[in-house]
Amino acid sequence: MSSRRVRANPGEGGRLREEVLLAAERMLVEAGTEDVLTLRAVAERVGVTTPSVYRHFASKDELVEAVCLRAWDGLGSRIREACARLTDPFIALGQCGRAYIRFALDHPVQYRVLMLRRTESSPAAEACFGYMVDAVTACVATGVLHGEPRRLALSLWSAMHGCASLLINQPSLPWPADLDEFVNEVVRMAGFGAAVSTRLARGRVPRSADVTAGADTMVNRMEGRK
Amino acid sequence: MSSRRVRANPGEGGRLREEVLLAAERMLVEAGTEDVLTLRAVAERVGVTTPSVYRHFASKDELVEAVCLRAWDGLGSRIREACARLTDPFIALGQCGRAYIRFALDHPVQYRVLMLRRTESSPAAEACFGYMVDAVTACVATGVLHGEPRRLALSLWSAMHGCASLLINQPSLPWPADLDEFVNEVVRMAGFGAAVSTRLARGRVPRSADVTAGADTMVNRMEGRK
DNA sequence: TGTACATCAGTGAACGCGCGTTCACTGATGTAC
DNA sequence: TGTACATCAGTGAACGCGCGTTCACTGATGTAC
Repeated sequence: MSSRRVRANPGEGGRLREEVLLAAERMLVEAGTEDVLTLRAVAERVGVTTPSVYRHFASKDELVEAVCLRAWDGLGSRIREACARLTDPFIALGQCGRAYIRFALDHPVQYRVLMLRRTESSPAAEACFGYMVDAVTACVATGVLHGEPRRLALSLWSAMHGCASLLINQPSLPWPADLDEFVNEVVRMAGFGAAVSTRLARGRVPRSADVTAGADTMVNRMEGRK
Repeated sequence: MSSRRVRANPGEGGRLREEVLLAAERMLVEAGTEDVLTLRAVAERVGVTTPSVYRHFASKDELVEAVCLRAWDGLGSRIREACARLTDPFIALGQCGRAYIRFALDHPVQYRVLMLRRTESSPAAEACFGYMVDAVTACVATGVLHGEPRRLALSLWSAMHGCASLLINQPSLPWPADLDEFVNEVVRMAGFGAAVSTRLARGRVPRSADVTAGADTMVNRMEGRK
């Protein structure tokens, strides 16, 4: 097609690698599914023959993983931005959760490929987990949450991940129109739930009446109504 | 291989259908991945030629979906059993969540195929959602939760689904040894979180100190310590 | 300044595989007369 | 009771496809002399 492609000089072979990653990423976003990522299609999009890709990626899987992992570059800075100038760790935890879900929704295909397939060891998941642990650790330090941060992080992360996963894969569910507010609700649910349940004796599940009274009291207190 | 197979008489063609489903289900469970499900492999396992499968399933996709949907037959009765003789809707909600996650962990491949792929319309997801809505509706009726049940169900379900999803697909994460107790924690987190956050003014996120004081009060109250 | 050479990014053609799917068929069975 | 026939569960062989991958190659470039 566009035979305008100029061959890279010796030493700058990395250029094609970059072009391949970029093309594959665009294809992913346009198609909304990873099924379009065949070596042939990617190579054609770049304007190069199929075997050329092998000079830069050992296999198709390596290419796909590299493409999807690119999105993760943005996660860390997003979370950092969301929490910048926040001194309250509980509020920061909430912002972290929101940023996480929005990140997933902004990169649905990459999120599906890296987080919703079985992997024995996933750098993407480890990165996500790490951010969660950091945010939780700060909350444990100030006493708003109790317990082992890693364990807590897995609980809280479950809520964020589940929300993102359902939104991405089950669009036919009756999702609220005000998605932002819904995401907020999920994040708040997880945060308050963690605050309460980590203070509760192990395995204890109070009756409805006690939960009702307790929650009323907690909300009154939090909203300053005594 | 085993040429003992007796051909079904006219009228009882449904027998092979059943055998195919059973064989495919076993292969799924044994392999732990849906990749082993090829028409050839399934047919061979049953002791039949490949085209025979087409007499009972229009396509491979239809077969796979039918196989995985079989697991869902058990979900409803599991949840019903878990909540039997429970009059307290909040406790029942928790039991429902537990049963849900355990169901997912007992059928990891089926759960992955039906819940962790993108689908425009998924009977499996609708069933899960329905159970959640029922459990939540009862809680709203007694006032332990406030708000629109479907919306609430999506939040709570996110936590359960995320927990199941991470456990199934990311086994390399540092999961607690006492998985049962961890699942309990996730369920309690979601439940208490929902009780609290549905009472809170929209968008409100209190500061750490208020959350700490509020949660302490709520737990004291719930545990009867006044 | 000119020439031989090494480098290496990218090519062209093909391999081989396993897959889903199709199609004309076979042959055991129950049934109608 | 015996025979012709319709039914239909399952067969055998093959098609065609698109895929990931391999391999010997080409030819423009920068460099050494």
